[in-house]
Amino acid sequence: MAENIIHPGLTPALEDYLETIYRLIGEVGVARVGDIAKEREVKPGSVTPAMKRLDQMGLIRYHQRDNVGLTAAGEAAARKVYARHRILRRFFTSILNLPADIAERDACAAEHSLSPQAVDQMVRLFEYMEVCPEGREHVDRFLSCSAVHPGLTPCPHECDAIPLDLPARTRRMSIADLKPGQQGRVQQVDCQGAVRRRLLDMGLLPDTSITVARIAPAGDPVWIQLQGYELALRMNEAQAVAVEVQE
Amino acid sequence: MAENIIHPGLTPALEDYLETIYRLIGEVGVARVGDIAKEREVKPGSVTPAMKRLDQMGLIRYHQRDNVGLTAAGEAAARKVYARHRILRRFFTSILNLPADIAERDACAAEHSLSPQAVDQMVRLFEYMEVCPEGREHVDRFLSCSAVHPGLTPCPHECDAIPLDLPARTRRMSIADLKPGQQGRVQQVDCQGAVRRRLLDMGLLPDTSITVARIAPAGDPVWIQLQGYELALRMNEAQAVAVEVQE
DNA sequence: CAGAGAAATTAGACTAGTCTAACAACAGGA
DNA sequence: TCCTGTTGTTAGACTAGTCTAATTTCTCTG
Repeated sequence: MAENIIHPGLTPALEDYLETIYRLIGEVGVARVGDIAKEREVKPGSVTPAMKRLDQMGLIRYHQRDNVGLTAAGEAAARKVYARHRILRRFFTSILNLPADIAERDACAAEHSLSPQAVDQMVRLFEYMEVCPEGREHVDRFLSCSAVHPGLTPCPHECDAIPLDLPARTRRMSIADLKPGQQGRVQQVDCQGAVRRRLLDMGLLPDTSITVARIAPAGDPVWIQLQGYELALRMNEAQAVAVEVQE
Repeated sequence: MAENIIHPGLTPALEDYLETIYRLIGEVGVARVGDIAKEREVKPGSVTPAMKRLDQMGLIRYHQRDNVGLTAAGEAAARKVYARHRILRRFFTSILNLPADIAERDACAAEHSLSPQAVDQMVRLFEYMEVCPEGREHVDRFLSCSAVHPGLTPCPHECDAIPLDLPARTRRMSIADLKPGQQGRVQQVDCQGAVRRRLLDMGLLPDTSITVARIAPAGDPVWIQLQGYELALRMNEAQAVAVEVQE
């Protein structure tokens, strides 16, 4: 079993309890069993045994029917978890532009496993945005790029969103333009809603290699080879996947 | 209990089994119990019951002592998990610039909980890098910015890394420059190695609000207020935390 | 200062996931 | 055809985490 990043012996559930206690003490002043239960959306009966274990590990001070207090070690561990939580939430909201509730849920789930190296680099990314005059602008350019975000007005940065440095014949090709046996590398999935979701779920992500296996007489469907599996694409789906032809 | 994003009833462990089977079939051609066990680093005795459950859920075809095969539903579910895995791994390697092994571990852990919305936006980020002439360049600027990555030669982009649009008196202040009672917003943690790790673990991340509580006569340590807790910083630590003064 | 209500704890049950170790099935060689 | 080694299955044990429902403890009000 892989050892915990934050503190030896901690499980994700215990980290959650610790973080909840940390926030309750910081925001409300005290952490009571009932509040912890409410916060974590579990029954009070589930909290008590967790408190006993955290107490045994020396992370909290717990006495029957009394408020829960953090030890120095517990405070440090909780801060580490909460730091991960906040950095992830900020990444999801301010770089990926997700709504607050989704960002919160995703951060909650990922906070238990993020390596210190990833934390460090994410922090650098935000530092870059704070400290370099270009940083925030770069992210805004991504978020306002009409080539990848449908519904926005055309790119205000005089960028026609076609990689100009690529040879002309590799530009704006889609899977529908490939012949059987030809191989391509996905650049963009240029569609929205259910179709986009479906294509992404299938694994058609940028930088994925695919090969056209065969094409139905009418041109629909197109069978492609992906990660050793064969997949059928409707014409409109094949046309939506922009590829760069390989070899 | 929150319902699974990929397929109803799936647990993270079952998703891992499914993904392993998917990759084995795609890469080796067959999925056998022993290989699945080796891949997932569990004992064969743990695999059999998992196979029974996946079979009952209609995701795999499993008969005693026979190779495991994916059903259509299982293939689709596995592809979704694996797509999350790949997009996360690519994010960790090509944007956060983490080493391959760490990126792989982080991706493995996060793949089970990433929302479809986050997947979608991460894909857009890579599309932006593929499709917009500026995309890749922006990421490279971040990765080569000497202001946030120590050890690099000075920023090649004629950027002095000081936010020029901020009023002069808020620039390049550190916690050490604040007086008791003054509030600041963290912009950068400008140090390396153990000191940086310690400060990040403490929760001193960009965009965090802190207040100086009191300062020892000699100026070391400085006590700050953070998320309702008081924290002591050594002089060198306080000097490393660049802040923007508030109110 | 007694009793009611709120809060916390306990006990017992259940699920998921893992392990170990004994056992069963099968395939290939002698 | 039998024997042997590899592979897979089973049973039983254990941990972590949750629930429900009964019980205990505390607090505050009348």
